Amino acid sequence: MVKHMDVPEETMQRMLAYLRELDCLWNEGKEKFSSQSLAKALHMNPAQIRKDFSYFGEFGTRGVGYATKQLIQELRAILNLDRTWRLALIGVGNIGSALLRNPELKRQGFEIVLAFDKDPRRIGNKIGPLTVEDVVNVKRRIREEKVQLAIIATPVECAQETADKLIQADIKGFLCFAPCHLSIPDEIRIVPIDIPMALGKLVYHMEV
Amino acid sequence: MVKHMDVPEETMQRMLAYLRELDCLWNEGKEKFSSQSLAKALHMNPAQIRKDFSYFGEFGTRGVGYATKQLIQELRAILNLDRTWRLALIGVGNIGSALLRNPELKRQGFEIVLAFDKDPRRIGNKIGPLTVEDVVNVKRRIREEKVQLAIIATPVECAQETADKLIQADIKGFLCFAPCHLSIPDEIRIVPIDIPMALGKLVYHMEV
DNA sequence: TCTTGTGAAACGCTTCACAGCA
DNA sequence: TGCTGTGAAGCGTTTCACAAGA
Repeated sequence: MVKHMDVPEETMQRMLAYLRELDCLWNEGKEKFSSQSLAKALHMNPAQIRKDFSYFGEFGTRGVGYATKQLIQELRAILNLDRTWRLALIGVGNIGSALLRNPELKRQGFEIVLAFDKDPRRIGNKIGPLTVEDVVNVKRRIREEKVQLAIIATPVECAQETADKLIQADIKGFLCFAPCHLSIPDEIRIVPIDIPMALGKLVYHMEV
Repeated sequence: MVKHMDVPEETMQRMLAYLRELDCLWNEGKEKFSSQSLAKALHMNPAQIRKDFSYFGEFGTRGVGYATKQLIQELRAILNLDRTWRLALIGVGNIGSALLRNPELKRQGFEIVLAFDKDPRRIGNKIGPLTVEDVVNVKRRIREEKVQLAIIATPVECAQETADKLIQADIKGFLCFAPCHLSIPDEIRIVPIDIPMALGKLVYHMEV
């Protein structure tokens, strides 16, 4: 199976959207689908879907379509979503604790196994099965628990230093909720979730 | 000033990133910058920045660069961020209440003025200055309060019906935290924030 | 000399259109 | 006949390279 090289980033993101939609179709009992039916549901061009799939292999049957269950498995494998990922969370404020309480993440294969904060009033608190630990121990604990991914949910002021600490702990990628640019080496992957920026995208298109 | 027509979506998103970075530069006391210095800070090509700006006008001085404060004002006006936007929040669970408690939003010009839920145990609760209202009154209250934008923070199961209700209430755009595709008319704008999908983007690039 | 603003070239993604199969 | 898989065309974005101006 082809992977990564020469696959546009846009294709990969759509693959995630296809998988999400296919999970729905499967739950609704739809055992097969065509590029046309999926395209209609997602408001897009069927050729786009076929082209996206074609980067990774041939999954359909000409004249018939695709088998939903089989495609779900293929997509999970392609996207590395056929296993459980262990995450560290840094910053147990509003957003951080919302993530800890969110059962959807575990259902999708993402388990937060470590939670850190720098505020002494939060250290030691239990949230679900986890105890909030002191952020000074990040490096040691992440290595002990063999965690590869992290979520930065600290205030902007601490985001860069947190990222630096995580990189020292050999974290290979993180999700960042702090609305600021972080300087990190090229080989580290960062996916930002910037809520004010998302609201900015929304209002740009509003007539005033 | 040119606006919207012929401006690539990518350009608009980068404009938001420029503004975010310029706010930082201004706070650090940097009164001017060049496309080169900004490009270096953001890890990008300076020609890209100049081209992006050029869609909206000429903001710099040849041989000199740009004035930080002036550019911040220009960008705010271009992006419709030179005013306060009033929002309704639907779903006061983990994520919803984290948003209500997040002071960053108001600082950036986004004020949540209405909060709704369908769970009787949450209706009537006070969070900060707001009281959680019954979602059955969404339409009336949104019109009374003249709110144009909404945040959907409900579970996936209620997301589509919530969107339908909001559209009936003449909401023109929304941010959606529910990780699912929503069917909405073309003229309504939706910006999704899908946390499991963001984690998916992250792990695709991990070697296993 | 330095940096902006911008046509034009280069590049990459999307869409088309049709051959290949069931 | 119906739908997939795909080379090639079409199209939009990025980057280059340089004229213009401080």
